[in-house]
Amino acid sequence: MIELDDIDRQILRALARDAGQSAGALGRDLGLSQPATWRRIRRLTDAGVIRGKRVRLNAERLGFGVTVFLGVKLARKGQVTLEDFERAMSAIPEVQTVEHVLGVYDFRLRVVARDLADFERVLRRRIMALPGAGEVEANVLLSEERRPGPLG
Amino acid sequence: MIELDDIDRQILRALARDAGQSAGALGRDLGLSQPATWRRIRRLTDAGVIRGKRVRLNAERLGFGVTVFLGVKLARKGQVTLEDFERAMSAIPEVQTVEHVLGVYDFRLRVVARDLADFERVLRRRIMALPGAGEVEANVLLSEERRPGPLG
DNA sequence: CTTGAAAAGAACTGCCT
DNA sequence: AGGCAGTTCTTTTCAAG
Repeated sequence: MIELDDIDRQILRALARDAGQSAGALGRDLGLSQPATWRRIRRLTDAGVIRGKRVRLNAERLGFGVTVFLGVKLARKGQVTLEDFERAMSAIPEVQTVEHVLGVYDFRLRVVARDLADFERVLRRRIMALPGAGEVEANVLLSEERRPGPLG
Repeated sequence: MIELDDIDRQILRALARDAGQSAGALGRDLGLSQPATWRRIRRLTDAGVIRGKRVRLNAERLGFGVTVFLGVKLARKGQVTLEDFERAMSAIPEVQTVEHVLGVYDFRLRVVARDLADFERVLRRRIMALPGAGEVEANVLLSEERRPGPLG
């Protein structure tokens, strides 16, 4: 754990929205000099609060217009290990996220497909075909909003 | 839609893993010069395939050790509009993601909290207290794996 | 914390194959 | 398309107040 002041929180919020901006530009917005801002970013990175930068890809522009969230239950638990099942799901290209969860389901998947027909193919041929796959629940994404979340 | 060749796909895959690396370093790995790599990245950005860079924050290091996925159904549909409900959920600091979905639930939320006791507070005081909130399903995150997804 | 500066590197531009 | 060479900007590290 690390102590964050208000400026640190503003920096994290700004970088969570756009990590492309320079330390100088960010500092100007916060009334801080370039070196001071840069030192804070480095401190946050060294402390592990900032894990790294990633580009956000636009699935629609890549031809994947359908995103579906799947809740998956393992059938016949014990016959297939969680690890094997997780690995098998991660190997499906259309699967963007594999979340191992505790609750109503065993796994939550974020799956993208070109369209609903394509999704049906992925669901039937790839996911339901996995040894151990049990009950499945689907929710089709209509819109999404991401927020930085609480910062200390 | 845009035509991607194999090199574009490799670039996207690399940047999805780490957007911090320079065009020069990336090009060296792919056997491309710095300007050629940079021009491709710019082309992908202009085409909207690359939407921007974001830092990945480590919620645990910020003191939020619990992540829960919630499926939420709207009760008494029509009395409260989807827009109002969505706005109200987005205003809760602990809510990282609001997904409007079609299926078993109306919304899917990603919620972080300091611990399970803190999560109970958020769930009862903030989310269930929303006018219009109906049935709720919860799944606690154990582990998560993200992959780039299909690239054309 | 600040300003100022210097060196290294990355981003960007124009020209040529 | 790609490469080369050059310019501009940012990053990164100093020193000094």
